Amino acid sequence: MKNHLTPLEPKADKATVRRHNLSLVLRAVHDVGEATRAGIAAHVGLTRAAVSSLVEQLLEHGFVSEGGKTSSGQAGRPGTVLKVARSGPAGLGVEINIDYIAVCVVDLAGTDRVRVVEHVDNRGVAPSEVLAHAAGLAARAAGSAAEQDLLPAGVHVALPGLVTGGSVRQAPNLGWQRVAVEGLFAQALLALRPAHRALPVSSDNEANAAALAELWFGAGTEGVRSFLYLTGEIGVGGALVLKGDLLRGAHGFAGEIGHMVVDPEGPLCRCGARGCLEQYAGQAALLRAAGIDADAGVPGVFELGRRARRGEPAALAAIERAGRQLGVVVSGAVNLFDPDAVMLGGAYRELMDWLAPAVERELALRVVSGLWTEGGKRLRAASPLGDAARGAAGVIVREVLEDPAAYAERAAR
Amino acid sequence: MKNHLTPLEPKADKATVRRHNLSLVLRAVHDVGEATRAGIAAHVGLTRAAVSSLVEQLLEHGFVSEGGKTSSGQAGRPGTVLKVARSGPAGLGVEINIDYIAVCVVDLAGTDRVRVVEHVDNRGVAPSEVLAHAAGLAARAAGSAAEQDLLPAGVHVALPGLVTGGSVRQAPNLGWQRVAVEGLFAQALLALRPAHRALPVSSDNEANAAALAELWFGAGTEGVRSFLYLTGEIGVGGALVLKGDLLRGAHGFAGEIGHMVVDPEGPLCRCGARGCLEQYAGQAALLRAAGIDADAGVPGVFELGRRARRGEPAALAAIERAGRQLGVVVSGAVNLFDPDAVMLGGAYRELMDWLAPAVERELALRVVSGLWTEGGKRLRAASPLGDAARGAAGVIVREVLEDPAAYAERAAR
DNA sequence: CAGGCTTTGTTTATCTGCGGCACAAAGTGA
DNA sequence: TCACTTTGTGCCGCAGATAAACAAAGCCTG
Repeated sequence: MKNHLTPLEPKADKATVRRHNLSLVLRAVHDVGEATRAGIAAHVGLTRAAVSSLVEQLLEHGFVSEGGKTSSGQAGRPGTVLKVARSGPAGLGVEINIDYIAVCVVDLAGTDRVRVVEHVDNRGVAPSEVLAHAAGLAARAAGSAAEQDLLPAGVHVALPGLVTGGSVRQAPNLGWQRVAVEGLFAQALLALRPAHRALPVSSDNEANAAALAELWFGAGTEGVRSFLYLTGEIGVGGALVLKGDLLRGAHGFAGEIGHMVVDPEGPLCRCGARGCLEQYAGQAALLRAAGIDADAGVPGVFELGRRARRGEPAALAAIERAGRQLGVVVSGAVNLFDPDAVMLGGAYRELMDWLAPAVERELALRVVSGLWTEGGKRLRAASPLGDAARGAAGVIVREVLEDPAAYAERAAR
Repeated sequence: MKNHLTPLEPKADKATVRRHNLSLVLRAVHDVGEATRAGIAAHVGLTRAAVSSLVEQLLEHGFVSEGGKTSSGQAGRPGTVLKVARSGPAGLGVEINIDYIAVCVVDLAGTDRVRVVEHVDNRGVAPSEVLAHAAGLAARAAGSAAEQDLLPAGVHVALPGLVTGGSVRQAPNLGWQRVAVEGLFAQALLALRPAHRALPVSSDNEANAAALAELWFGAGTEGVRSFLYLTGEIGVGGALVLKGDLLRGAHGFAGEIGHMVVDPEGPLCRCGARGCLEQYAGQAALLRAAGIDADAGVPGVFELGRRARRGEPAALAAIERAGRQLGVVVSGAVNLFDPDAVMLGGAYRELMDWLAPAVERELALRVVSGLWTEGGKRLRAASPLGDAARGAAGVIVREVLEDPAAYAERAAR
């Protein structure tokens, strides 16, 4: 008798093979954009016959659609063009943030098809009320999607806080504590759409969703599959993507970079500890250091950017110092995780030009063995195309792409 | 045309299914220790018939062996006992460290069967010489293994440094830089055993190997599948294990916790930066702070332990301060990585009793949302059963367990 | 102690998904 | 027009899992 604990993955059989290859072919079509059966066969290593059979099934369930013939210009019979269907299954993403709620529907191909944003101050509002509001927007978005023949396969909700097991453990910026997000949201959504079938609801941290958006939809960062993502909002959020997979940690709380320590004897943080990064590179601290009214919120960052652009010394000094301290912590994270790149999102994007040099300097100094300087420029601004709502929708899309058979079975019932 | 870059995993077919289930059954036998065909069938979800066929193949290639009948005492026909073979394929692990070289042969069941340790000061010695020495010990161990009918399936070499792509990029404590470890070692080993077939050689960081040893062989930490592993040697090494998998990072350098920052203005580290953890909680710093001759090396830690046990204030204060600073960095890593536990290995094990309270205090204070205090005691001393050499051998064993078919094919040629 | 019950492990037939091959379809080029 | 090339689709065979039946080898009970 030894350790009974190593969890064994499930057995494999014909059905497993079919599921796997079905997803493989679908993702091949997805990645290539336009493909033929023969091309896919060559790409994934299956026989043309096998691909034919798989594609037939994918067509049947509406995951892909046939276009015209491929007028290649080269010799041989032209193939029939295959594309990911622009109607059918879709992802519904919801981002609940401090001062807005964003909803977004993404189709299987990854294009943004519906977007609803509403600016509301959610601070201090009862969680159930906020969730009901978000569900309302989601229902509206689902309606618009239906007009385009898009059917959400699920909803993914992103929130600024510690999320695990379907509920928010705490979200200081919203003032939430122990809120059963998935349950409440599902309930509210069902009440709004009694005729429809219940959508599976999942949830995650907002920074995680934004990082995934960067991974899937980010422009200019295509080759990067491992990165540390930072988002400078009220707090400092973080997420880790490693080889194309989000690192969630043992309980789902990974990436909380905002409370890593800059100076153990530093200013008191609202988390109770001293010298957290948030107290140096968070928005409030940054604005305060630059002499801007911190209550201004998001616009304050634009004001800071404006002053920096004008070359005001106080602004530049404040950003430089925050950058240095950000760099200290980020280099620690880089040493620990060895990513390909670091992406600065959120408010940091606005200040990138003045922030980056200071961060770079610390990275070059502190990342062991000069690894940082060798790999070329790896500190980047996050793409504006990636927002948390879109990333959240992407999570649903990804689930469908990774097991289309499961979705088809669910839809059949 | 979109991103051609999402790497697609290989296709699945009959062979894949067979390989997968073969490994599944083998690992089931491994985990349970003693099993019957029917028991395994129930455990992994396959039919008894399928398991029979798979077991037949495993018997044929010598991965498992049949024992007697299971005299259960309950009704029904007794089953034939299956065990992982105690002869046949094995793992050969080599640990090259600053002042010793350890070699270890582990059988498929995970038991230590051969062990060779030699104390030598490797500092300043030419890499090729050290590797030849290690290869000599490995050859000797392989000889002893052969007498017990154990045949190494490969060699895994663990070194204290940054290891990637088969070579050491830098190992400051050894004074190595850009050494093609795998090539040199394989060459030396082949020269020593001309009659044998070449063993596949792989390599990794020493802390990684030690962490894996903790995962696979550690006593008292069976349930823990995600942890941060620290080893206090000359430097401070680290490794991350997430859900039973080692987290290697994009280039294989993850876990370098020794150069995370305690105080950006702190003492200069040999890495060129200021205030690295190593300068506070490394052995040299720890001994210096306690007023012990730092050149004493490993024995110095025992001396420090002795003084702490006697209650000498200087020793206790030095350990306490190091613990506090270790705690600051570790809590940052915990925030970032969200593990189940933190394991202290190496020299820290010796000082655990006095180190732990200080580390715990910082963790309780700094890990966001009091997550640390909720989960019960999660700061643990690493098990003495897990050393890097054994972990390295385990890597080879693991490879065989995870694809026995591949090993059988290789062995057949 | 004989017969029933239970559990194990093997045997046989069946099913299904992929590989291989041949072949019709649909283009280009001389 | 004919040779050549490439695509997509039948058709057959193979292999591996399932399902069901069966022999084997122990308990339990009257």
